[in-house]
Amino acid sequence: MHVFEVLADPVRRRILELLGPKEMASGEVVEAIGAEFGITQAAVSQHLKVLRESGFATVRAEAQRRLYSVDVTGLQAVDAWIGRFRTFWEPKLDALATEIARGKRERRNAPVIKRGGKRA
Amino acid sequence: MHVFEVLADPVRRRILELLGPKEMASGEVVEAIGAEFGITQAAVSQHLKVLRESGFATVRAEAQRRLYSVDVTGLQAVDAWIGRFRTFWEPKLDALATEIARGKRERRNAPVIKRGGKRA
DNA sequence: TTCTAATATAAGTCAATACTTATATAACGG
DNA sequence: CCGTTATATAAGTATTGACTTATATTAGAA
Repeated sequence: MHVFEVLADPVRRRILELLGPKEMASGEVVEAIGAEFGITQAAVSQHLKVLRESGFATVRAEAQRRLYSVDVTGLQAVDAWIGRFRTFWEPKLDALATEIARGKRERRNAPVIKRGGKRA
Repeated sequence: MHVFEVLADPVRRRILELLGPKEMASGEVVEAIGAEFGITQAAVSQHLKVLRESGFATVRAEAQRRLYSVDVTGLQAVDAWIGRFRTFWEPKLDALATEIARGKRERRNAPVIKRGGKRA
């Protein structure tokens, strides 16, 4: 399944958002998604399978538990495709470095603002 | 329709790739896509409608012709969603500026390589 | 007005996807 | 081995998205 097809599903996108911050057990995903979308354990498990098989998630076993985490492969593929259009709204790399340098210069030269006045 | 749902279709992705470099007339898109995917004018037009209505393409009339170009709104929404995961594989902004500066320094200090030797 | 060119929309069809229920598989403890 | 926990997979169903053919709409010229 193609990466954008994977992400077309709101449940799968949500799963990735949940996995982003930290690894989760299948059962935990089932609980969270079940609560949010009202779908069964089997449905969630099928979504996890799609994510696994398409390079969006990795799984490791811990006894009966299956722990899932984000795999960046699929996400990078999406990023790469979007990358061709990014110049439409992003500055060039050199311009970016200049902007960063300017930011540093301005912070270094900024006048010290004294705190004062009456309390509101 | 959600942005990822829009991009789930390979025809619509291809249309955007074609529109990226420059504006095209509906008929031109129909020809190119028809040749590549073997689908009808009506099908292509329906895809263009989806792109228009979801913030991925804009259209202007020129007599009977309809000229299409990329609208970055939808693309930026995709980029924003992926953005939350980008730290997984991208260096921080400061590190990026350092890298750029290092690149410049190394190019400035690089030894001059003389051309020489026999022709092959 | 009619005709032509260009393209959008309407209506119908069918295959695939996301869901469900049922059950198989993986793992552990007594 | 049996029973329990945890989760993956199988099989069936209904909805919807992408397709088609047909036709409506937009625009211009004679």
